[in-house]
Amino acid sequence: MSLRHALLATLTAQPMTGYELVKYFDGSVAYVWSAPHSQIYPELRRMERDGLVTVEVVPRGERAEKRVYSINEAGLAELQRWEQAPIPYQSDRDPYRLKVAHFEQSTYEAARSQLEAHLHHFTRALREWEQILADIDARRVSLLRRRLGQRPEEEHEAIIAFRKLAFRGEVLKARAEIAWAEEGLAVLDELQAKGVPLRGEEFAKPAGH
Amino acid sequence: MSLRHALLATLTAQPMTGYELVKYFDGSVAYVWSAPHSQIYPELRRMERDGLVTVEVVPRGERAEKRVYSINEAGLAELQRWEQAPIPYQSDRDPYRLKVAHFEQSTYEAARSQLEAHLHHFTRALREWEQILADIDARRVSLLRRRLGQRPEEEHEAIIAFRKLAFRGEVLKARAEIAWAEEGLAVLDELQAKGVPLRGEEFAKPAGH
DNA sequence: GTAGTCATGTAAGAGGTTACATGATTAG
DNA sequence: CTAATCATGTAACCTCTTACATGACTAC
Repeated sequence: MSLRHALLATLTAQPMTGYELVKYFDGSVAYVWSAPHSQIYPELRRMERDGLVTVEVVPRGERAEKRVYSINEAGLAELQRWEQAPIPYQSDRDPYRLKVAHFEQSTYEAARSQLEAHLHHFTRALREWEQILADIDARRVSLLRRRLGQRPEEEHEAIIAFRKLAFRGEVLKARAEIAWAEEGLAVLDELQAKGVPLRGEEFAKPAGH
Repeated sequence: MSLRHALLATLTAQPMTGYELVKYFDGSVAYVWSAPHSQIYPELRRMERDGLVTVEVVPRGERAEKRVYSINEAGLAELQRWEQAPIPYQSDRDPYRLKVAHFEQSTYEAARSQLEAHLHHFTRALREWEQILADIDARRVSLLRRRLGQRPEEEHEAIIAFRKLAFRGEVLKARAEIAWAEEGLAVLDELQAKGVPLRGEEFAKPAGH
């Protein structure tokens, strides 16, 4: 139930509409958690039903309305309960590892292409996470500024430190994935230089001789 | 549809029953992919229906039977097609990052406890992955030996190299997570030494003053 | 007027978790 | 005889993805 807690945590900064929350969770640079609007709107309704958020229906123009959600005491208690409960570890599935483990069924070209995409993805991600770290340091993140404005000065250092720590984790992970992809490309180069055949090459050229 | 391809890839080593596949995918040390038997049995039936595997029903004792699955040509073609198709990247959700990002809602004790669990989990995982790497090098993995026995000598080097590369990725990832958890624990120590308050402390002791 | 943004939903389906359920075989 | 292992399923539920759907407001 992490989506619920991601929403609650975001609402501690300020009351927001579903639409505003969607923008935070839907963006290409999703902040720590991502979700499409088809997940967010129903979840907000369920949170309302469960008494974790309070809704204010605000008119917008002549005919339209919007629903502004605020976290309430029960919601804050639930967020803190979740924060203090241990999250159990279970094996996660990584389709990239699975694919690489059986690259002998692929071709050098396709294998290289996948690893290059991996490299590209995490290189880009690394730049983004590092930019976010810099933005946090410079207090350029508007939601963070609003959150700080709500809390006493003495808590600010912790809020900043934990937000940075989370992105720092993504930075370390991105660097590990980059190093891995580079190792993988080196492995491919070496095998190909030795002339080691891959089984996928046959399939790749069904019209070949 | 990675489960399907994980099953197909495993079956390239040798024909197996659902039960044997369950053991490979259900173990605490799941090899690159994991799945419970409730997922594996129905998927094998679907793969049979789709003509990717061939089944031999073998009697077992007097009354019982078992179903031995073999990958066939269509299955191998599908595996190779999947291997050569790019897997798109999408943002993944990490509940540990989310939790850490909002540690100010927790307590020093609970926060430390989560990071220690993180450290413990990935330290253990690291040992396991390194053990597997050593086992592969020493050809102590029975399924791998059988797989090699099926393929010409010239392909062996690639099969070994890719299997190791996959686990090497897990090793690098585990090291990154360990480094992150250690950084996190250091952050907690520093904040606590400075007396920075966390908001969860109030909630943690509702009977307190 | 019209394009872009604001705003909020529903529905089908895939994939995964947990629990329920059953029964034969084998080793002690 | 009894416990462990072999063997194979189903069902309910949750999460997430993708697609379908609608309409008001605002700036040009």
